[in-house]
Amino acid sequence: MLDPKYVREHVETVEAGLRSRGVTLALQEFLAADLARRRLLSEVEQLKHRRNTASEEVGQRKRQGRDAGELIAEMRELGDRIKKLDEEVRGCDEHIEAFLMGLPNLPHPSVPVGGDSTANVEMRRRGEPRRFDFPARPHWEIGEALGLLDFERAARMSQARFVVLTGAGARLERALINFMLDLHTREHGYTEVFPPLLVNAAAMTGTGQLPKFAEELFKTKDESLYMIPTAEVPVTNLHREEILPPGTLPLSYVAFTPCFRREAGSHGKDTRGLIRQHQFNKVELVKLTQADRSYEALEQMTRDAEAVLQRLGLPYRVVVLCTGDLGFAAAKTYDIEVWLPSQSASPKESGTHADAVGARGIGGYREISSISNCEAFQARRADIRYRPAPTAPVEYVHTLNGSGVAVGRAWLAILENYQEADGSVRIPEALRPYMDGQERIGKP
RNA sequence: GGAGGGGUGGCCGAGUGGUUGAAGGCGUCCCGCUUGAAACGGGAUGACCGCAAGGUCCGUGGGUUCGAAUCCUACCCCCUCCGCCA
Repeated sequence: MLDPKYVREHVETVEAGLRSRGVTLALQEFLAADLARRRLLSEVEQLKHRRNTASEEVGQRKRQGRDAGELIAEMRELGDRIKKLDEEVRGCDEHIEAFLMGLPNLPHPSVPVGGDSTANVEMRRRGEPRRFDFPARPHWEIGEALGLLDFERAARMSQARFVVLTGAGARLERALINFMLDLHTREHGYTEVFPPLLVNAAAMTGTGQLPKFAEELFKTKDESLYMIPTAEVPVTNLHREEILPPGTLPLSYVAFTPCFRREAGSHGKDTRGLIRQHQFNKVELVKLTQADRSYEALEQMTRDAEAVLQRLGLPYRVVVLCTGDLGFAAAKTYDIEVWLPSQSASPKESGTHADAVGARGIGGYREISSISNCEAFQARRADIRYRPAPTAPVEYVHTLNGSGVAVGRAWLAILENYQEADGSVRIPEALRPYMDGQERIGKP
């Protein structure tokens, strides 16, 4: 949520910021409701003041055995008036709140302006895309041939966009999870968390999934709990409604969880393979920082996520998302995109990676991690504050989250990048300790 | 699932329908004493809205009342015992 006071005082800036994100709306509605609310409030507060002093007077008279009937009669009328005004104020509050809850965050000034992903700006590339001297195959072909994954059986017991991993495939998944958790906890200073996978509506509202994006979530029928679409939700909400004492920040958490997404509106997109599933594993990074430290934390978190790909020897690039491509809660986002030989250059992404050419298909970069600074947007919704110094007034924390990284996409990136002409897959050095030293996955 | 108990400030904990935003304690901060520290003494110490005056907040919502932390009601959450269970 945006700061109502800031919105009131910077209407033009806010409208411009929203416009750059593709949200065109006038704040007229908000300003009117806000003004009405403040008028009503000052009126009702005056009445309440009178009621308070009169109540005191009644008490005094009664104690002295004097009559208070007249005053009481007068107050009865006042009480009705107050009740009515209170209701009107509440109406305004709800209106204002509903309006603000539907607004996305404002982009940071450093974010490039643009309408869609073609305006994203590449920051850097690491690693050379491999040149294959044989026809490189997509991961679903490699995986099925090696008996690592099974979409058919998954669909039979579940639905499309689910998968069963078996044997070395399941093990590779587990190895990746452990590798990432160990890296972030041992070397990057994150505290490991294993949170609930079902959360209530308040938590979803805190991070911004609700009220606007309910159609993306799986929801339980009888309890009103939602399955998390990312660990960002429970982990960011870890400190909801808290005031963190001085010296607590920054807090850095890493969580491995499954994630569940309806993928409504993605029909026909990425239908083959592991890229887009209803259920997938992710290692998520979350930081809570002081308000003046969040942008250095964003850079650090991006480096922490990049380290995963570097250790795995996967080529990638980092892009900064333009205003039009930002997520709802984010003020600034870096995407890390891994190079996949199976990806064809979609029109949206062309121009920046067409030079990465494999033996078959052109190959392309595909998102494997997204790292965002939400500033105080989520903290305001989830009411997460801190005290900068023992006697200082409280402030909202800044929240950041980023994948460190998406496990399923790392899994398929390894299959595609480490495939051999004979159909086997080499295991990156960094993962071998997690695979009992196994160097290669071959035909069983 | 059955029976009972309870939700008050950063924490513990009092609270008769009328100076209780809330005693007392702990913690924290400032001052004094001290070479320093501890101990001790004094003072301060919630959040939200508001320029301020002032208003709001005792799990949440509704109700009774001139007036509710205190009475009624619905809901949520926590705890204990029994049953069941990974």
